[in-house]
Amino acid sequence: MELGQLNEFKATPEINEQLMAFGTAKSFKEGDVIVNENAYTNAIPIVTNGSIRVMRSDEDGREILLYYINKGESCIMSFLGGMHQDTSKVKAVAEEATEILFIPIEKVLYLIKEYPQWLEYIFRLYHKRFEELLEVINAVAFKKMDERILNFIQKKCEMAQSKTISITHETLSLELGTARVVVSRLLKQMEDEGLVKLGRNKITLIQTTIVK
Amino acid sequence: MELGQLNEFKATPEINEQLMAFGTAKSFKEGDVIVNENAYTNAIPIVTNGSIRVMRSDEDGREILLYYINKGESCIMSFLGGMHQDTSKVKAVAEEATEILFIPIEKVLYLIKEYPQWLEYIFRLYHKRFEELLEVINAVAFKKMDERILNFIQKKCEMAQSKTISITHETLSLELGTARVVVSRLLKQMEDEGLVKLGRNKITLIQTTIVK
DNA sequence: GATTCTATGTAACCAAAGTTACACAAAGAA
DNA sequence: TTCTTTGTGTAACTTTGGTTACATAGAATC
Repeated sequence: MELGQLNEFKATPEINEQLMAFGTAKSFKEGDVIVNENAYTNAIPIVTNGSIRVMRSDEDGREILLYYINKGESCIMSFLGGMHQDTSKVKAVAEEATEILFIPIEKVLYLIKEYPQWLEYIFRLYHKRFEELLEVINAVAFKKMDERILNFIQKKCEMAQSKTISITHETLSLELGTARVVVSRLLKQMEDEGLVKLGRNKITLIQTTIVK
Repeated sequence: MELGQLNEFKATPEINEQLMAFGTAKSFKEGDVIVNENAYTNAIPIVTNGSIRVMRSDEDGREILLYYINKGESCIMSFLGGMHQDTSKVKAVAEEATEILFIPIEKVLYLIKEYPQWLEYIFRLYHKRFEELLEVINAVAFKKMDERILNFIQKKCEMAQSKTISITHETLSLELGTARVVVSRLLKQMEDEGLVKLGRNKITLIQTTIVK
């Protein structure tokens, strides 16, 4: 288990050491639901390995992807949700096999007091999440479906460091909060335009630059 | 100038006193743009009087309302944006005559260290903003325009403590990120259904319960 | 009161995306 | 192999909301 990536947020080895001492580690399999309604009242979770997909779910069961929590990052929402005891309406699912370190809130507050860098780390995360939520709002409010699909694929490709991703139209539609037929229709259209190449359970990016 | 409402967030009179001492007050008229791109690099703004409207603006000039910052609250976004020096793409405009107290970041960090309640206050605000952004995402992603319009009117009525609000269809459409005609059309429809009563520059809520 | 803004009402049309329904093809299981 | 499940392609249709264009009505100014 490594916390190296925390260094990106200027956490010192000393802090990491304390986190490891204070925290309780827990493992999740791909697809495991980590937060559904309001869990983890007294701890802040840090992803030490793997990644988590965070979604907003509507009353009628529809969902939309908000952001991913990657290695070295924390799930701010469930922290805040827990802290103020209301139903968070955010759902977090393990994207892959994932290790999470749960730090009790008192310890977090102690760390904040002792190490300003730790507070800095938290603020940076907040900032990142805010920006990501704003991106989602922007996409949903102003972008058309084809552009959103393309963006999603590009993001996935970046994450996977590859031009090809394995995903079904069904899954894609769920993440974007639309219907499978819509995705299939637009993807086919994009294939005709030479933007992507389609296969069963497979999408290959051909042109990275978005043609407007 | 009063900071009473801060008490809602458990800030003690002692903290308030210090804030007043540390901060620089500034006044804004209705419609004044407070943040456009990335301003206020070294201060956290607290609304001591009036209220601010925060919007996300698209590249093509379209906008959508995110939330209001009321008396006693702080503009978290511009704080974070300033802290990490990137263009925040959030626009803040004074809804009415507004007084803002700018607290230098060092002082904020000092207060956090000295008074845990202050950190609690900030976390509460973050939480609130997150929830509000999630509400926007939910609305834009899953709700139909008529429902969004009704929600907007209800929120406004609550704020104004009245069943009638003064707003033009034009303004309403801009806040919701749609076109005026669409708003007029749907409002008329809602009037026919007996949900609202329309006048020039005036909308009156008739039925508070949403009929589905 | 006449003129000029500003706000609203409405119609006709179009594009995007949601819906339903079904065919077919690839992959896996029996 | 055959059967079944899973994933994709496509057509036809509907709904929602964006667009354009214009009429009219209330307010404000002259």
